[in-house]
Amino acid sequence: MSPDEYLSVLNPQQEEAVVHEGGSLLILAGAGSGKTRVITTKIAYMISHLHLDPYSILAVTFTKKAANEMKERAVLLEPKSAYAQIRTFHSFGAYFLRKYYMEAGVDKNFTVYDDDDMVNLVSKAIPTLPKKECSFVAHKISLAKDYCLTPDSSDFSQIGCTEEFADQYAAYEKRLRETGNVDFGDLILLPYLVLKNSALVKNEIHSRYRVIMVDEYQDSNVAQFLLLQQLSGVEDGVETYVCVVGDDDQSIYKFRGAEVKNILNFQNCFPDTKLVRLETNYRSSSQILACADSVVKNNAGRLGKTLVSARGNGKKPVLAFLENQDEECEFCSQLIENAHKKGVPYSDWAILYRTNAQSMGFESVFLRKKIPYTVVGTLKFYEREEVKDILAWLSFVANPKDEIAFRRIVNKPARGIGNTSQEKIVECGRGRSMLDGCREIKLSKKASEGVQFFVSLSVELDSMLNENPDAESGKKSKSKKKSLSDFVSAVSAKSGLEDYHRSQDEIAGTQKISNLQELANAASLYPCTKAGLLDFLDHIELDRTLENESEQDDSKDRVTMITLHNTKGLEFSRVIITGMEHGVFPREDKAGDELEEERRLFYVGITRAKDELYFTSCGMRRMYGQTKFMYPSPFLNEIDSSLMKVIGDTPPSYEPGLSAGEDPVAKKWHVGAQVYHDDYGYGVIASGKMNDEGEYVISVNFETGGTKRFLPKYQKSLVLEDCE
DNA sequence: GATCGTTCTATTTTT
DNA sequence: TAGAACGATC
Repeated sequence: MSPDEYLSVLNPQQEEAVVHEGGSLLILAGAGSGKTRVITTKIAYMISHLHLDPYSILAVTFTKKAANEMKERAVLLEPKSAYAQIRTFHSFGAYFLRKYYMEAGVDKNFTVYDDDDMVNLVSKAIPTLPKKECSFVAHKISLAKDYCLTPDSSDFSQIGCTEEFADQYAAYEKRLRETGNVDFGDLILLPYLVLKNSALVKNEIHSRYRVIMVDEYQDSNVAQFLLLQQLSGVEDGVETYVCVVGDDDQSIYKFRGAEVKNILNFQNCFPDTKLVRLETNYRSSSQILACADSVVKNNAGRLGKTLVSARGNGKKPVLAFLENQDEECEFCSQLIENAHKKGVPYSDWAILYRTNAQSMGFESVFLRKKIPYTVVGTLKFYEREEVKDILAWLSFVANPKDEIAFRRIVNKPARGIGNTSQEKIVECGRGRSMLDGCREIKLSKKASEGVQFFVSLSVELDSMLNENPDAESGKKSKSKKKSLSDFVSAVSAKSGLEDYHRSQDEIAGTQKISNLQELANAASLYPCTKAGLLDFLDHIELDRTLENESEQDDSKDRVTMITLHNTKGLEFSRVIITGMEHGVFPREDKAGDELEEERRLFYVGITRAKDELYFTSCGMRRMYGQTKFMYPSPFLNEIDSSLMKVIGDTPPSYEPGLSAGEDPVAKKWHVGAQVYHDDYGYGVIASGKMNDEGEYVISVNFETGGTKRFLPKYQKSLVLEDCE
């Protein structure tokens, strides 16, 4: 497309955003308003019309997928866009840290610890801490990093932590620095600190990046905001052009540290900000948008915008009240089957739910009815045991200071190196190299034999990467040139992990071996060198979504089953939002800010639909082995009934605020009453009160000695005894 | 270090 | 209910 062509397809607001120059720019882009088009066109425009050096443009997104799409589309418009930095926030951080590893105090060959690794490291850094609390602390540490809090920060109250957390955090951090590695939070936090502390680096960055763009800005966290501030030099009076794009109504990652305030306050932090609203929606019909609007307008503290559909009236959304889950699955499968008979492809459909567990019911029905489907986001390839084992080897070869990787592989398969031996080695080699620890420490005969094998294997594998094929004299046949996949295969074979997992496959009928082959395949694009290995690891660590390819492409026409969170950025012709029940969506414990976030999640779900939208709500649902009566989601009440076609009997609404005195349930199950329970026997009601949801909760002291709490409203196994 | 039984606990998760 | 995770035992 020629520059004038790609400008001519824009609407006035889009064009205004694209050609804007000068101060900063905040683009409030409603769902389906052509946001990506605007960003990519803007990149192309700056290069071709404003003659900006593509090298000086940095555009960051949150997902690899979004980054790839952005890059591809920008290159189509302007080939020179290929030289711009278009990447995820975290991959930019990794790139930055590889360049300034000295300043950041990390190893040149660092790898990235994931959440599991963090938990392991916490448990090693604080040996007295019980396992359960390790994951709690690890989670808090990553949250702390999202909020840009370091161990010496004075106040952890904003992440709900007390004094003792600072020590735990400090212990973890010390241990992490000894490995030379980083965690995800560091990919943002460390670049921020480097920029803050080094005028030299700062100058280098400021003179390079003249334009910085951030996509999905509503989901940026505090650390990312501060990093953006440093990168742009806005505080130092550097005139970097900053353009952020986002939609405050679609902020759904508060629980991970995302801060809506970033977008709400942008205009205060970046001077001379121009605000452009993109309010023309090219995705959904107006009846769908009417639902979306009537929901989201119940939220306070929005910048506010009204979407106008460019696609006409369309079909009225349908709300179906169903008796139970089975009916819900049946209803969905029939909708899809009937449409399929009329020629609607399966891939037009998406089934949305709040929690992953809800996919199960749909899966079994779809399996039985032979409706092809794909579940998005479950069992990630890189989280599988066998894959993690090999990755641990790869990370360890890259960086032998990595104690977590070391512990994972040193005794798998068993080589007689038990916990005590491992402890000794790590203690000895910490901060240097686990291999030094292996060589220097004295162990039992069995253990030292195992260690010897491990060390020589590490050395051998390491040397595979150091071979320089070009330096070899004589023949330079290209077919002989090794790729990293040879290295990965060698790791599986020589470590004994291949045999180990093959026997597991035979026992459990799993796919571990083919997963390992898949992993080796994925490495084939990289050279068999240290640099190639690091590249590969970065690619993997920073893109955990990559699925087993073979699973994906045997059939393209499939129904999508997906959590509401995972739908961000996607669109489907026909969308069914399931489980619209109080306690399921929104979840039970949500109130205030969190309830607003749930509402935004609902808004995101609705605005995924292009042509048809359905809601399903069940009167009963099996949860935790019990069948519970359900009330319709309060969100449904926010949509005027004239905006939907209702199927089935409307059940009574949920009524919060009944106090215990007025509640007939509470009168019946009064304190002091005798009860009998199928499993626990006779007991007396010791106390009764309303919980936050306005449900009456009793606690019962049983003759057998135990105390249990119940919701009598739902209780089937508990009966009142006559007191006579 | 493998296996079996008991106990506990149930979100969302771009990187 | 189901699955993971832990602890006791061989």
